[in-house]
Amino acid sequence: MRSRSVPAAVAASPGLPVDVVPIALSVDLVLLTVRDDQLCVLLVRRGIEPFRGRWALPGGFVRPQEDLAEAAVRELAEETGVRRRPAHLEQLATYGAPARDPRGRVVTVAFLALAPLSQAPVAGTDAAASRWAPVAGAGDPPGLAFDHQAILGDGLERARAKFEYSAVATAFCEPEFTVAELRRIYELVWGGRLDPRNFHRKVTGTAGFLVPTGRFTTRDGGRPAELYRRGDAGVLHPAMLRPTARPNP
Amino acid sequence: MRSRSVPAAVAASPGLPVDVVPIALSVDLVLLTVRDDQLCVLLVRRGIEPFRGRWALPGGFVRPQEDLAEAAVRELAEETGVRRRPAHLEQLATYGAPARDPRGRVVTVAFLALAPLSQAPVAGTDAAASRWAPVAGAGDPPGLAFDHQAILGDGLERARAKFEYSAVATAFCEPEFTVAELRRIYELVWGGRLDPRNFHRKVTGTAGFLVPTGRFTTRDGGRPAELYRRGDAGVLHPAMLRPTARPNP
DNA sequence: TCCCTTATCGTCGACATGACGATAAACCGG
DNA sequence: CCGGTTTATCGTCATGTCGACGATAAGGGA
Repeated sequence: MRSRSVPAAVAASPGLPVDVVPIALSVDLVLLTVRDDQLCVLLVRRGIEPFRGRWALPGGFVRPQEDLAEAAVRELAEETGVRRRPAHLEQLATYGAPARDPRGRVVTVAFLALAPLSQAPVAGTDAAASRWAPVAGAGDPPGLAFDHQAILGDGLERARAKFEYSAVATAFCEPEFTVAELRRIYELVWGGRLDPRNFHRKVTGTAGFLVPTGRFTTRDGGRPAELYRRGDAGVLHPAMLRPTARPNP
Repeated sequence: MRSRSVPAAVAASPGLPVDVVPIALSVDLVLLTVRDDQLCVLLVRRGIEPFRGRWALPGGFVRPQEDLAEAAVRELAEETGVRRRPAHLEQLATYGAPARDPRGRVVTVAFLALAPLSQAPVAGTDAAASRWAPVAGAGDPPGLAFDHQAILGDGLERARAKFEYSAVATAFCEPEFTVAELRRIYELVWGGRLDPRNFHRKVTGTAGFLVPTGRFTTRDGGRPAELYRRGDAGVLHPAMLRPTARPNP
């Protein structure tokens, strides 16, 4: 049952059993940012078959001596000109359905990245084009290439869930930001409104979430708001639950 | 920068660019169960180099037409005789450090599985040996093969975290179980004691967590305890936080 | 029967939360 | 200069959950 006459020439490596079938491994990125008061995802237009001309998540094949996260950052730079490491980068999941790529067996490791727009201005070099697409309606009529629509959905759900119990939302913010700006991020990611007073109480009352700078700004109009920086808190105790996630009443 | 003289003979597939370097892809399992009042992980002893004789997580290479979860279940059956699909199976993470396998580039997709002992009795057929190792001190002096110690650690942390906001703990239980048995599971996974009265209030008060059967048992001694089945609740609202996860005081 | 063990129910105070009122401090148009 | 608008921030209050722990129920064993 084990050996199934795979030519030794395609064995992945001399040290491995000859019946090990090599697989192409790629990385794909769900890079999110906030732009024009909308949650946006970075897409690239495919310049080659398959799915030529369709929009897809940025990504590419892993090189022989490259770690996975490293490959993700490199592809991001190559395809979009985004050079700086995103403020937040984490592995999302690995997608390996046998038929997900018509060219052959390609398994992809998806990453979720969050960055403020200023860190990711977008200037593609490799792909035919790249753009920020509002996540509502990303890849609308034809859908994204491959299974990227599903990957995007999983990435969004991961981001929404992580907003509840962690402080990653600050990854979307500039170094200094107001409570209202952070609240707007939450509202865009979760969809819906949050009470400004309760939100303010929560984020300023959670140790390590925000660090006050003592300086103020009026860039949002109205009374001057204090500027904060990210704190060092990774997780929130207790969590901030999204209003929609209330199955009881 | 792109093509780096990789022989076309090793291209992963005819349809892919010739500079795509094929990689060996494996799956590994962190299969947990509760046995003799201990949280245990299934380990197999390696029969071949590298790490011959060392304990490792069960796993193996992905076949050409096989989905990832499918490969995980198959390897579990082949290596340990565990035929039934575990009560809970989820993707954990993918590990791809370039030097994690001395034989060459092998990337592994790790899965986390939970099962009651009755579903996974262990009777190895392929590996030299397999056993249930208490997670406290699994692979003690030499450590596990490859980076499996780190994978096990990540799996345990994932399980601990998931116990807080989901009902997966019932995956360790027989079809019918008492509140005390479920509480013991939590105590073993989290390490530490839980108040029986508060735990009872929490799990019986959370809609969809437990379904009472109306029948009772005295197998734990003392006053008869009601038997329950798993409910259909996937997530818990609000979460049940582990006592140690309290950074405030 | 007394005691021991475990199950289950209740009570109480601390605390987080949602709803929402009130005040503060900038801006703008007149 | 002044009132109106906008946004920020602080408070209040009812509700719900949680941790600590007392009390009672219902078996088994000596």
